[in-house]
Amino acid sequence: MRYYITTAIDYVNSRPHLGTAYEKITADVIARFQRGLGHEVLFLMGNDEHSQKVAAAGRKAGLTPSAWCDQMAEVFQSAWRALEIVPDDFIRTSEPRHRAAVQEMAQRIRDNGDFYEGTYEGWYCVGCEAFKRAEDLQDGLCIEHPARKPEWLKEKNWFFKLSRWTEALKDHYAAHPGFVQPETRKNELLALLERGLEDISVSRQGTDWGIPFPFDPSVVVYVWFDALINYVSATGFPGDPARHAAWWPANLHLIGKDITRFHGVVWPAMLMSAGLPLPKTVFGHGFVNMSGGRMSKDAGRTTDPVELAERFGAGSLRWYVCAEAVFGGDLDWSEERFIARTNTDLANGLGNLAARTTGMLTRWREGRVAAAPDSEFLRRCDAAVDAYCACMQALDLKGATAVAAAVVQDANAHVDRTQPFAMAKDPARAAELDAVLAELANAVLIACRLHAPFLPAKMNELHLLLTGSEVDPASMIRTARGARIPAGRVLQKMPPLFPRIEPPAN
RNA sequence: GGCGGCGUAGCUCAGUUGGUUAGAGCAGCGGAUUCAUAAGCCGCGGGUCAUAGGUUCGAAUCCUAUCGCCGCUACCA
Repeated sequence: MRYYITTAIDYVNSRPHLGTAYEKITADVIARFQRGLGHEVLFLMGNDEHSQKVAAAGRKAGLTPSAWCDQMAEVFQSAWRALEIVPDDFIRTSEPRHRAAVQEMAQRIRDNGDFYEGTYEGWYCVGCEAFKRAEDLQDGLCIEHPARKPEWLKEKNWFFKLSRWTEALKDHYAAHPGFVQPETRKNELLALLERGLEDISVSRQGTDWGIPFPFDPSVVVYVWFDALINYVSATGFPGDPARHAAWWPANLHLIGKDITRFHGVVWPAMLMSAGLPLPKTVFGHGFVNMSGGRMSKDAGRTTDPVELAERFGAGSLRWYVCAEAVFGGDLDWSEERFIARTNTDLANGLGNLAARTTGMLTRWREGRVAAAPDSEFLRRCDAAVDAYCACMQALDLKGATAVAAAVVQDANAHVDRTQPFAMAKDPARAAELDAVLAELANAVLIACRLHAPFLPAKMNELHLLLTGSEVDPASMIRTARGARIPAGRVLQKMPPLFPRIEPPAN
């Protein structure tokens, strides 16, 4: 089975902040989970490079657009590496493979009669890269970019007959209830479809930083028609039909809730017009808020995820953003909450469990792990794997972290229930002690597997200490149920996996 | 303005198609314990379920109105 997951591609006009990273982290978690089931996964990320804003940022830095983009591609990719985000492919819209796909799509849509020529005139905001309606301007200025005066443009434009696809889209939504998630985002788009769709302009003239239309090289493809197509470009469309057929349609487009319209309406209409099947699911995640507002450069509210990863570890940051809020809703960034979450779940929970378990083993058993008993307790741990998978399949990341944490909690409670330290004092209870310690060590192993998509490097380290081998990314989840440490393996007492973070005193 | 959603314990939120004494996590308080990163475990929540009405044998859960907050209302990743 194959699983193709994509994230939105990013404009390269500034460094990525935590809000940008949030989407990539969650996508990486989902991709690792799917790989862990044994599925063949294509996890795609990328940069959106064709934009006047990008070209302007390059000019400002004294670089050509393409040199600027090269530089920024490294900035982005090193940030993703620091966060343990590892896509299988990273596409840049200035690549030839993307140009080929865009031109092929454009030609197909043209051949299907869905493009027509017209003129568009109106106020154009370079900041937004969009025409603005007069009623949306305030004192003649764009609300979001008051520093830049909108320009009155009148230009020849190609239009896409989006309106023609209204009914087909409604039908698709009706036949595929999970097409757009979460529900609230779907309802917004259904309301839009109910009102009826208008045709949209899809070309811009007066710039050569972009992809020209194959049937009209005097204009370039407008941002959405350019950017969205990256999802099929990366599958090898149109040059490698076999590879394209293997990966398309995507299983999941993970995007921000603000761009569901383009992914839930414009994109599927484009695909239908070009004769390609539609993605299975479009999921609009929430924003990362901070001091009460959306994290954004414009508002001066940003947090550097790379810096956080350096201070606290990428794993803890990944765990926080997945565990702290329901996926699909907004997330609050709060250092206080982050520290509490990390200490509770990771330091005092999983880390301490690993330390106390290996501590008892080394103290009374020279580290030797006995054969795992067939016990009620371990059956509960195994059953948690199923509950966890159900959450992950439903994109309930918070639910999945809760299940993983519950295994740890159950194991910690098990120590108190069974009192191994009392057994250790009574030589007659040696077999009992062996069994309990084996139960605990194996609970740590199962918990390790369930935490692995969220904390790849840390769990790899733990897995190595526990079993002597690294996590197998291609089976870590599939074999989590029933995963056991070989009898007789000798463990060392583990150092703290997650040092407790001391909250700033005040 | 129109459409949609929300307002539940100090904080963040769960609450299935209306039905026993309204739940969880965090914080706080208390207890027993010691293997462990002074971590872990157990116990403790008298909250007008925004407000006012209504439907019903019975509503946080349905209907109406009011107040407050949020999202969408088209061509920005």
